[in-house]
Amino acid sequence: MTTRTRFAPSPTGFLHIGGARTALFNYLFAKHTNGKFLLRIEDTDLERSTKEAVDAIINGLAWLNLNHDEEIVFQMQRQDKHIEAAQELLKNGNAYKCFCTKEELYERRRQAEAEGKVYVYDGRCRNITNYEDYEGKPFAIRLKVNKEGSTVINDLVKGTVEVKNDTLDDLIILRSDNVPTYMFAVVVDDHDMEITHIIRGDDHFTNAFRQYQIYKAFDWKIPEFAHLPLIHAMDGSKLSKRHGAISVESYKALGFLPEAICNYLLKLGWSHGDDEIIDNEQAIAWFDIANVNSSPAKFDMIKLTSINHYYIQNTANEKLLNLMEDFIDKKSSNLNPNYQEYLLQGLTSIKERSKTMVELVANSSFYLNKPPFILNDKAVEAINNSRDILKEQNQILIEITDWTKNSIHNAIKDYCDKHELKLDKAMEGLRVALTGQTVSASSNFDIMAILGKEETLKRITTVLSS
RNA sequence: GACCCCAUCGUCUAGUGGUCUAGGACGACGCCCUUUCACGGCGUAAACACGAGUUCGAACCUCGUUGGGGUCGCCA
Repeated sequence: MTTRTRFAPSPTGFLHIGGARTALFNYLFAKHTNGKFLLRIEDTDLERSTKEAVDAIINGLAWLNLNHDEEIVFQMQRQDKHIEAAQELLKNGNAYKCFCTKEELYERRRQAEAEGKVYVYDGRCRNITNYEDYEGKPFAIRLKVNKEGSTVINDLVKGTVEVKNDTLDDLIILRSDNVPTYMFAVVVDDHDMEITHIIRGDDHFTNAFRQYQIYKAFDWKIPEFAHLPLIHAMDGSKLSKRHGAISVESYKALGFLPEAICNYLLKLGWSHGDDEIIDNEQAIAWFDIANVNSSPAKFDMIKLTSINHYYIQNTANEKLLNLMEDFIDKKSSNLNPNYQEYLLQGLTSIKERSKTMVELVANSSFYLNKPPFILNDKAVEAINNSRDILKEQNQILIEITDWTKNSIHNAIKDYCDKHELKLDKAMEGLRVALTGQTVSASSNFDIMAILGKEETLKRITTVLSS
């Protein structure tokens, strides 16, 4: 039997980092077992579901390279199936019509709360026999849960867990407007989609017991369950907007690479010995639910950043340049027309010290922009301190015919020796002339070689005339 | 509150009864490299929540305590 997993988000917001990890694990497990990874959009919450959210989820998954197999299933398009299934349970006696209104239920719950109790539906509509009295009244359909005994779930990550059936209530499976509830649609759809492994967040764990009851009511085969521990914020609380970036999209904007995010997310709750860097291919080969940790983990941006740094350093310049284009302001009048040519070479050293794409772009500013650069106070001071040196260096550079990193280096070194100048002193002004900054992300000899003689001299004279 | 889950350095984790005076990574700190900032290299500090029990032996098994988390909707 081929395995089939699914990622089933509700389109009520962006794809968040927790969802991304759930999708990742589903994807990895499916690929590892040579199975299929499906996507289902759970849009039965008519009020909160939006088209934008659907797009955000699809785009987010595509960006992360978690490509699904088969057609996307939209839950609302399967409404007829759900209604049919609910009717079936009504017929076989495992469900019943409930005429309690939303308002009545709300009131009862509120009252119970006021008394410090928790309201669970008391099953009062279970035993209605005089249906003619309710003719024409709207009703929801509830599952008739067997209160005897207990339900045992053998979760692939949590192990065997037993819950007494009397703690389960008669949940609604079909609302009075004929829209299925999440709890019901999930089971019907997972069954129809022939899902073999349900891998999802731990927040759904208690649902598993109720869904188990639905499977039983149909006498359907129960799939395997694997509930992933939740991701918490650094303060231990649930990851939420107040902790800053949470959507996959925001991580993209922050300059993280999808490979780095997947690698980090994979390591958060799953491990393969001491291995830290695990690419997609390796992850597929190694992934195993048995190695999923059962304890929740905290989301650590610093560690993500460090992994991102690794991936940036190990990405080819051509590809990096391509990715950078999204972060570059193409309309800027300062954009240097030669920036691509410079970057193809210059990125080699810049990427070593850039942990995010945003940093990479910032550190590349002197390749991206044309002089004159805007100088800060320190830079102005450095120029003023070394005007004379800069003039002399300009002369020396003019005379270099063989414009390479080494020849430039040698020429400057000779100059230093002759004037008994320390190299750092000699480079102070030059660095500002070349980059506009007092610290630069690359060796200045490298920069001059990449910029070429003409551009180098132009930058020196530009700063000299300021 | 009820039900359920979880517990190794600050963080992610290795560890499945002896190989653990507990290993790796990130972060921190120090040193080296270096024209600065970085990168890189080397090194240091840093943990089995607590209490019982089982056992010749417990980070690993059991129970309890404490702490954290999840769920209790005609939301998903």
